[in-house]
Amino acid sequence: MELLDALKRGRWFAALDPALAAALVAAGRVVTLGEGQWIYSEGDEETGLCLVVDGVLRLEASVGPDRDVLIGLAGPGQAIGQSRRFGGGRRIITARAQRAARVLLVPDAALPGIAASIPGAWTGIVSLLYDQLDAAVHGAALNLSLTPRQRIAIRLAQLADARGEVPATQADIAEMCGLSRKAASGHILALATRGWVAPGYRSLRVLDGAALRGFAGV
Amino acid sequence: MELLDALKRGRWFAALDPALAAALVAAGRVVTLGEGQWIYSEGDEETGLCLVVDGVLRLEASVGPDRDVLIGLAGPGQAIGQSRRFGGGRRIITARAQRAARVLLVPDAALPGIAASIPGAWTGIVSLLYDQLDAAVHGAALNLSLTPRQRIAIRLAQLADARGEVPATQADIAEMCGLSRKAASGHILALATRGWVAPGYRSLRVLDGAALRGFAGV
DNA sequence: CAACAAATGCTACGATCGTAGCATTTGTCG
DNA sequence: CGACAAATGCTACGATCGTAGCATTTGTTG
Repeated sequence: MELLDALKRGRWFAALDPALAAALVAAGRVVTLGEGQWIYSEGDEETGLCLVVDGVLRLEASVGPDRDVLIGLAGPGQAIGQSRRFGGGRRIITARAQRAARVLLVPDAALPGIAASIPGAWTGIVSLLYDQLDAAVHGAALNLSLTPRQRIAIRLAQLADARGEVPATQADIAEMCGLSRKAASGHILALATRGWVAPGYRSLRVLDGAALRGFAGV
Repeated sequence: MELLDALKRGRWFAALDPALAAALVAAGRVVTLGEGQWIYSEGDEETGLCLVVDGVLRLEASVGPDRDVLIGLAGPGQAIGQSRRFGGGRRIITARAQRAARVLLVPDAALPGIAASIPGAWTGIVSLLYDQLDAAVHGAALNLSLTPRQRIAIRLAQLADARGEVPATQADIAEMCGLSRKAASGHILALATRGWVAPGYRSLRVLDGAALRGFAGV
């Protein structure tokens, strides 16, 4: 199926037990999102797994009662867990479409049923959470220890897709790195003069991801 | 048991199914750590759940091949998952004793066995991971969006124990907030002049946690 | 009591950031 | 083609940070 191929672009999904992968696809439904649309509309308490089939999602965390911060982007194949069923409390992240996107939503309610029929299903779920925890902790550590320019460099390397395109504006990049748009723009131009990135209007191409990571001292 | 009472100081453990809590205690072993000692000695591949009974642990994330960053502290009752069994790859965080500590270590290998006999065990494990993911994401978002002084304020409020004592030096606090020790020290003194904290040699007492959170805009 | 290590307070300098605002370019929609 | 919105580039200023180093205080150890 075309859906499976799209999802297998993600590391986690590709490494999953095929039976579990099929069960998730069978239990989920594909939703098409317009630009700016939230995954779960307001007041919708439904939560669960979300797998990006196509497009890009903005992942935002709430800071205070009326403020959100962009903390990352999710492209095709990436999975995000949004469950509150076990956690209780506020939603960890909210996701909305950066541009038109299709996602596969698997409600939490389907998970116990899947786990009952497929041994090792919980291991797969836990593995996803570990991946996300690792990414969050490591990203936080990078933000704490790197200089602003290094943060920009490593972020661009992370955000680039297979073709090197970064699906974010400079304002988005600035927000993810905790800088003003002006400061971020300056650093991007500095990286461009070294030939590592090629900025343009509504486009930013990473030419040398290894150099960016090296500059950040990984 | 005295052990159970100590562990129940943590939100996650206290909310756990008593049967699961008992099983975890039965499957784990209590280890006493001297100051500075790693939880798992070098080269030790064993991983699992770690529950702090007494003392304080330093939680560090690796940034690059030979650099670690302090990202948080764990006090009595707090649980941390260190599993690599499902995640594969580098360890998410490394933990060492900030001062003499006792911890309960539950090896990952014991988890499937516990899950087989106690329904809902996986839900408890997943719930812990969600708590940790939430803390990591939210903390990262705070670091991205707050000013340095606000970061210091919210960190102090988070780190304070029941008596208001913050078990960290100013150098530790600076590292957790991504500042130099000098800058962090200045902000702490500024917060002290408002009467919200009382710094001393090797001690820092939070006098008004609500004011600190309010200053940070939560 | 004396020596030592650890933690805190402080100085000067250069570099960088944030705010606030505006001009320019680019793409889109009528 | 023209109007509009979005994104990028840029200016000036004040405020803050980081580096590097040293002095002082505190607690511990001999």
